[in-house]
Amino acid sequence: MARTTDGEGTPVPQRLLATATRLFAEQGYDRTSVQEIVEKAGVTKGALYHYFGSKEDLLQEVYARVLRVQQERLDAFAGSGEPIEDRLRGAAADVVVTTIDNLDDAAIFFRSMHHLSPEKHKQVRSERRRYHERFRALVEEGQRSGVFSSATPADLVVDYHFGSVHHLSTWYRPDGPLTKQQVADHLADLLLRALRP
Amino acid sequence: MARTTDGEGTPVPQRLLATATRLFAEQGYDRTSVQEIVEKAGVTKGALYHYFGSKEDLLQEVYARVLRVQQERLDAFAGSGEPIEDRLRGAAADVVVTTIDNLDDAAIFFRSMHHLSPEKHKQVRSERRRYHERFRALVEEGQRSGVFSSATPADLVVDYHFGSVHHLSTWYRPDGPLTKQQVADHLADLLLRALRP
Amino acid sequence: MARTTDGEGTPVPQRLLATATRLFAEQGYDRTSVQEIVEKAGVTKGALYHYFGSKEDLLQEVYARVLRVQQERLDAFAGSGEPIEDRLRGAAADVVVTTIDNLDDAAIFFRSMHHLSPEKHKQVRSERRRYHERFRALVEEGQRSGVFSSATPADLVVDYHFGSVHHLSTWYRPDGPLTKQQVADHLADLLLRALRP
Amino acid sequence: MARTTDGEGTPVPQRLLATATRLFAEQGYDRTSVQEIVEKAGVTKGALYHYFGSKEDLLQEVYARVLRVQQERLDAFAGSGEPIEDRLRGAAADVVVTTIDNLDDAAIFFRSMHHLSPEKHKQVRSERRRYHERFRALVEEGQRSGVFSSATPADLVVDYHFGSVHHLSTWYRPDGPLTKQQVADHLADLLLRALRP
DNA sequence: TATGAATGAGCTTTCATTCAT
DNA sequence: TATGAATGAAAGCTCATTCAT
Repeated sequence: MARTTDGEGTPVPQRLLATATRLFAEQGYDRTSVQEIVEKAGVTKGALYHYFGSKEDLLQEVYARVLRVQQERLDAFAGSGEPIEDRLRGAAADVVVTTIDNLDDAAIFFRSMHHLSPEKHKQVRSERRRYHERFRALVEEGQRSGVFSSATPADLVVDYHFGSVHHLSTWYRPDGPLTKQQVADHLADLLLRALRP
Repeated sequence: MARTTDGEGTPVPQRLLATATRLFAEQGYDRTSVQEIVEKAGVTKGALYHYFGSKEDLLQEVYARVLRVQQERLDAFAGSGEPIEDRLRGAAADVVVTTIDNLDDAAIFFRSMHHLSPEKHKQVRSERRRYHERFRALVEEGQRSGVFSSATPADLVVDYHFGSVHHLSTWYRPDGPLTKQQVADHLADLLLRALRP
Repeated sequence: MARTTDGEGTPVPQRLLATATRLFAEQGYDRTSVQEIVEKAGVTKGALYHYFGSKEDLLQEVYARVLRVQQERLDAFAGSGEPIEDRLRGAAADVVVTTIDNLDDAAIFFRSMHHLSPEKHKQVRSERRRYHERFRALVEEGQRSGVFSSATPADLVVDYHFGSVHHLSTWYRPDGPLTKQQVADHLADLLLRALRP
Repeated sequence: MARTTDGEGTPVPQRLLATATRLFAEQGYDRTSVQEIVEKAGVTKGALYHYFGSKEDLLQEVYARVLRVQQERLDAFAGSGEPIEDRLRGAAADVVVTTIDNLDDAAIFFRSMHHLSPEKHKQVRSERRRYHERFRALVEEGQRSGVFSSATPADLVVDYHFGSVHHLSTWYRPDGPLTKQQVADHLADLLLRALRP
């Protein structure tokens, strides 16, 4: 009996995660009650606590998903055999597109990280740092080979770019004048232009 | 006897505002209880509600202060008679220094805005937009006169830069390798380099 | 094991309602704290809010119960085939007995109605008006058929009687010289005597 | 310098009492805050506490005023040399008119009495009883002389009438179909008719 | 696998009153 | 006479979590 009525086709855990993600993004983690999540997901509190140990676990799942996807995509771009300029441009644009595709995740990511318990917080930050370092490695590679200017420390360059990515959830609107691909190309272009020797 | 006995000489409202700012930045607005604020400020709850109508009013005061300062500083830079390149560079670096000088305010600004009631939220966003537009006008002026490249819409350029400013509270540490002035110069430089024709 | 361990065998919601009714009658709605209700009922605040949406909901429940009972009893008397004089006397005496049987409810009814939110207040008043109109119809029937004097508008007659019913909770004491049935007979008698042509 | 601007001509204590009376009647004693009273009266809290020892004192003043007036008026009617029938009818009608003239006082009187401290409550009740007894004496005088029926104990008769007086604030509207004098005559008439032998 | 009653600590806010000036 | 800052207790309500079934 494969049901599709009322979103009940999706398994309970996924449904909970999707609902929680949306609500966390819309209202913030603290403003979203467990009661609200289960009501909107059409299940009961007992069910939620059957699948997730706590409200915080839901939040961490969101992070885990985001981190996994971003790491994989960056690895793909960084590992291609193309010239460094193309690899950096590709990665820089891709993280914009992916972020726009998951604006909710992004909003949560940058706004609610401090709601995690210290240990989980530390773990997420360390994974995030790994991602950041791999990105920085691309910049440094270009600087060493003289393709990029070395006027600015690579660290700062990366933070400059990720600042703008972080900022997307604040201003990007799907019905705005630019498609996500256009935004991505523009932002990647700004990065590359700033790095011209 | 010009000072009250308990702890500080600073007047109660200021003391409350300073304490609240620090706590909001450290723990987030929702995670900070009124009880905690008054305890750390060394007053009672009644005193807080004597001066501020609600917890939210404290948050709004933080915003009002930040917006006022930033608007004034930008006006000073934009209105100087210098060449457009210098005016934009000056303003871009100054907002970085000012932000670092008030990292707590900045952290609150970008993380807690959505905790304001809809009407106050709207008001802050509209003041913020005015600031953004004045900044954009500088970029457009340079683009029109050919000093800056027109490859990227001015809007996007401004969001790119403010993304990095916004991001500062995430990574900047006073005891890091770079002084705030060095960071400011680097970030302004990245902006100007990206705008080279 | 058909009973819970703590104190009473009665289900929690009923226990809460009974306790609240008694306290509201004794001290008034505003003077009765939720804390006091749950303590006297032997449950926790969380339990109360599990069953009732708010303190006001408890009050409305009291009203709903009273209105239902009174309406039913009046219908029974009004619908009997007896002469109008007997029907009015029966109803007039019965409302006195019922009121004395539930003096707490009555005290709350007339003293705390204005504590309800406007919409609930309106709803209770409209149900109350229906009851009042059915009673008035009895008086009018007797006036039309000449059994009762028409010197006084039926409306006023009804208010005159219900004023005394309302007043019962102020002076009636179970250990006083008159039984509730005697009081009821006397008050009904006064009404009928006043209506003699 | 006799001011009349802005209601400031009236002395502060009177202004406070009038404002408090209105607010107590409209919202109930507990729902009316001292802050609200002083704001609406155009003075400060310090001023209120200069003239009145506490919020409760304001309430007691309302009672004192009502009791004094009613007692005086009843004495006047009872002491006239007229036939008992006319004296009772006069007093019964007069209490209705006076009550309608001060509906706010009446509403407070019957609704907020239990907000007084036990000792003040007791004092008010005892004064109220004196009033009640003087009224009852009129009924008994008529019963002894055979002008009124003795079918109903005089006590009950008095409660019957005062129940309707008490009830006035619930239903009487100045813009209704009957003038206060008409209502008073009708209610006195009902009482006298019920007492016909 | 799921329910939902119940907990208990914590939240923001209100308020009558006091007191130095 | 009057001010208004400050107090401190108590109010109504929310919520993540547990647990017997």
